[in-house]
Amino acid sequence: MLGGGRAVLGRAVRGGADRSTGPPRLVTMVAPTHVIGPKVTSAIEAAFGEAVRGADPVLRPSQYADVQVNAALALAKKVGLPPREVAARILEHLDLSAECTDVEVSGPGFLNLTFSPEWLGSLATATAADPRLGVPEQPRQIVPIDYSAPNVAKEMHVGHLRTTVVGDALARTLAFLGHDVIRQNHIGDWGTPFGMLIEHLLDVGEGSSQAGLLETDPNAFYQGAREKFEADPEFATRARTRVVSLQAGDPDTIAHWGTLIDLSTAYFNRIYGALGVTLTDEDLAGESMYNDQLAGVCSELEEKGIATISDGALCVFLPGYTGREGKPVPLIIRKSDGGYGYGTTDLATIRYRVADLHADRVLYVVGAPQALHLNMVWDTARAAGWLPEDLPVVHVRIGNVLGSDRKILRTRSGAPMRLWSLVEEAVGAARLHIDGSRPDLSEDDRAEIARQIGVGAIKYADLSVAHDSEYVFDLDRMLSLTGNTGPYLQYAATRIKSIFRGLGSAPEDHAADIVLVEPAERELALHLLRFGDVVAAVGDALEPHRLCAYLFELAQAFSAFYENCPVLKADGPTRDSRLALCALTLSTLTTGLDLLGISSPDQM
RNA sequence: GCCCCCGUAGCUCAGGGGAUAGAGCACCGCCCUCCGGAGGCGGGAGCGCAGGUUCGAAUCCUGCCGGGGGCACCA
Repeated sequence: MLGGGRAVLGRAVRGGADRSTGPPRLVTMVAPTHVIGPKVTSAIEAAFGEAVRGADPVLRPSQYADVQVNAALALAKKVGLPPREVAARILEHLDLSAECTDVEVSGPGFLNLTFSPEWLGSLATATAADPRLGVPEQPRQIVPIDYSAPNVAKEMHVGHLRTTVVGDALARTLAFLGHDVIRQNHIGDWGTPFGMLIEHLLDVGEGSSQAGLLETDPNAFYQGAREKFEADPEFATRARTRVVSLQAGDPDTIAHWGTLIDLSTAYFNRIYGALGVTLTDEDLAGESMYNDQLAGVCSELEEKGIATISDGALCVFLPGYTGREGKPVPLIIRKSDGGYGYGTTDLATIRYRVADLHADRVLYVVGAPQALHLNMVWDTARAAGWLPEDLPVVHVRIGNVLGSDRKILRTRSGAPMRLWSLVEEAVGAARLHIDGSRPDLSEDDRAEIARQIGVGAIKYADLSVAHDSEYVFDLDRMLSLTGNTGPYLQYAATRIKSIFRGLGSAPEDHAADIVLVEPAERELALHLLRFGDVVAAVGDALEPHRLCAYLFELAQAFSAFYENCPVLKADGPTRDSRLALCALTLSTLTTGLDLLGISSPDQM
């Protein structure tokens, strides 16, 4: 394993998501709950006084109404009344005549609310006119996000794919919510293997076809170096000498090292480009960036009495970290040979993100097995005073991608699956579909659409299950046009686009008062009005799969609407209203997919 | 051995302490044959086990069983 990087090692741990309550929001008044919630709280205060100030209205989705208020059950004990009585008292102080057609006490003490179609229609009309589609703009936070983090001269594998895809979706979502996202691609660009790699590069020659492997098949290049290192003592000696020169900052060696990095980043960028990932060279913040800080990190920890020498290595022993036979587990910050490992760079990294980037919140989108290591790093940083206790640092644990045998996805020969071949396979399969179904389209169009579908399918599969779950990789399922898949959502969007294409006009030209009459229209509008809350929840909980679930339900709601409510065949205001609903659904779908990093083809 | 995570339908996965635990796929039976091929309705079947907290637990706590991961100089 190369130095640096945050390769996803070993099997994943299924983990409960690290949660953050998130910042207060600037509320856009287009979501029903944002209007109803405060009114219920006021009613509770009016009914029961100071003791319940600021009470949570406990609004929940309901199968019996549009939304249910569960506050009465929680308050019953506190105010010493039966829950139904509490609900009735709240109701006495609650005036929802402008919003609801029906409010009733139900069951053990629920308040079931039914919204008026006029109110929902006006909210939907307002949402359609809102460029943010009801997504709140939150108070700006600086949020460094550590994700992707491949290793130089190594092939990215499915583990990297998932950290990359999930991290990118979170970056997009948080940026859309108004935050100052700082992407940090912590690539593995330093460490002892670089002596071997540089010598191998010099042997094969810069510009040679062997060197070109770094851009196309990095593992082959790495293996070449590795084999020589093991078989040729003279080469191994040169490699070790080269490491020393590298660490000493020898200009010639640094220049060759730079060539290695350039070739590798060209490979990363090719992958990112193909996947539609937003990472660029600007976001590179690899291990080597912290080289000149490592000695300082160690000396400061030593001076503060946090680090001690053990078996020749400089270590930090923290309370609560014990391993085999109850022995304390160290965070090694300087090896007995004087070298530094990832513990030291990670300490420098968190210090940099707090002190220089001025982070308000730091995210690590990293494989689940690194939980222990990250916690030790953060606790050490807190002890050193580099990381304030109240500054949220979150490990977004990424679970492993499994094969159908429920083991980590590998090729038949047992090697980790190459990311590039995975993408090619998905795009190829999508191409077969599109070639069969749309022979009328040009060769170029079909190639481009296949790329969007294949990539979208893979990314959606990564995003639609909780990031900390392992999941079974199944290309057939993720490419299916039915079910909770990327292609299903893309297809839903293209169908709506085709409505407007047929009209020869743009969706945004169809602003109109949305009037809700049919049940399916009402359901669709209710769903559309939840978008802002869902996006905010994704940003707070760092769980893109919630957005996936939402978009899937939205597509289904639209499908029901489209089946039951003629659009083009309708007349006058009904037609205008329905076209406006179509336009709002389309922009919600495409915006949602974009936040996930998934493109929306015009046709497919 | 210690620590962390997970266990929900045949399969893949959702479930912010609240009413009868949901979806997709697969299976069976009806309906639609429609603005482009995204269908609609109904059916079977499930919270690993045992306690506890609570008016109320898939959700919180404890124990057990099962699976995965981590635990000193790779990152």
